[in-house]
Amino acid sequence: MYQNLTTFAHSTIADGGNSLDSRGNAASQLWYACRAIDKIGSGRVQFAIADLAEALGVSIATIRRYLKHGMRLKFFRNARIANGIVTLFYASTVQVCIANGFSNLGAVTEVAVSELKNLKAITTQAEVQKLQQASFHKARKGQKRPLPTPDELIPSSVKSQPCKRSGASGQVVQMGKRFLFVSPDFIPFGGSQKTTAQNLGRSARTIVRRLSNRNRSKKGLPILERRQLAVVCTPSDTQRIDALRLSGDRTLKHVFSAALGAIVPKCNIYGQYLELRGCRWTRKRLTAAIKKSRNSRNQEIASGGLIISRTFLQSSESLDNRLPNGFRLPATIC
DNA sequence: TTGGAGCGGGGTCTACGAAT
DNA sequence: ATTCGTAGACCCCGCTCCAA
Repeated sequence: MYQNLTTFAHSTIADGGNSLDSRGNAASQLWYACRAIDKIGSGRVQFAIADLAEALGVSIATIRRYLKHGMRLKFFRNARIANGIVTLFYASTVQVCIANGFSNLGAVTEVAVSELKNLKAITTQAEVQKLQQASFHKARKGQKRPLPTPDELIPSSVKSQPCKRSGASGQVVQMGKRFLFVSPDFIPFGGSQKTTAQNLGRSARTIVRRLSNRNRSKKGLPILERRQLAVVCTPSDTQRIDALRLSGDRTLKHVFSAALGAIVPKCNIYGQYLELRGCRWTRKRLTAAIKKSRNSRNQEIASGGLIISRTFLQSSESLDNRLPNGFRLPATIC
């Protein structure tokens, strides 16, 4: 019933990083499902709990748990269940980010309700693509000649013959099983798994697992075409590197290839499969909300709230005994 | 609602690939 | 040894499901 409905998923919210525990990660699936069902974006959805459980491929009890955790993490403002029908008021993207301490949306891509069970794998892929795209644009900036695009370098249909666009900066020298050897004038770009891990608050190993084609196959996700960029050094650079190596210098980042000379390994280049969304308006609203939140916190500190809370923290006395009647500490300090 | 079994995700460690 | 992505092994923790 709901399987084909789609919504925009954000890598930071879908994953949660250090801000959300795994329960929050699971609850975000229900939140995204609600956003998909509520096509007009009213903030209120009504659905049969059994139908949504079927769409997400989980039990009814699990949906109830998602609701409970979602309420705790402020994904939802209000929920009513009567005769198996749920009426749910869900929070906006900006509210969810503010409540859970997300300062940005990360990569945004469209996801169907039936794919929400693979939310983390999909948004991780989107995050890598976003980094690669950003790196590509940075590398292209200021170049007189165009750079070969990721799709031209990693064509999914013709694996052994990457495009060598005439007039492009740098060219593909050789396509290996793992490496994509490129000429010295090629401007390397790409998103590393390490940076992806940092952005999502996960370990690099976790990101590797999520991008692993073996794991993706198990989940029924399409295979990711990829190659690791390897920039071939010029003959003079190769000679210099060889000389340094002979002198015992071990600081150089290079490997050697008999046929191609010295090689500097770079990031992976991935085929572009997901369509990334800008969501400029939401990003703008989030930035404004964060700014507003910071200003109000500064005002609270300036008005003495912080001094009182410090006094309280340094003392074993009850707060009730130390504060005037009816006085409440600001929520941001509590 | 609770307890138990099964499963999967995540972290850490380690080895491998590519070539010499 | 060199780089960095990949992947297996192991362990721990928590989620999910089912039965009571």
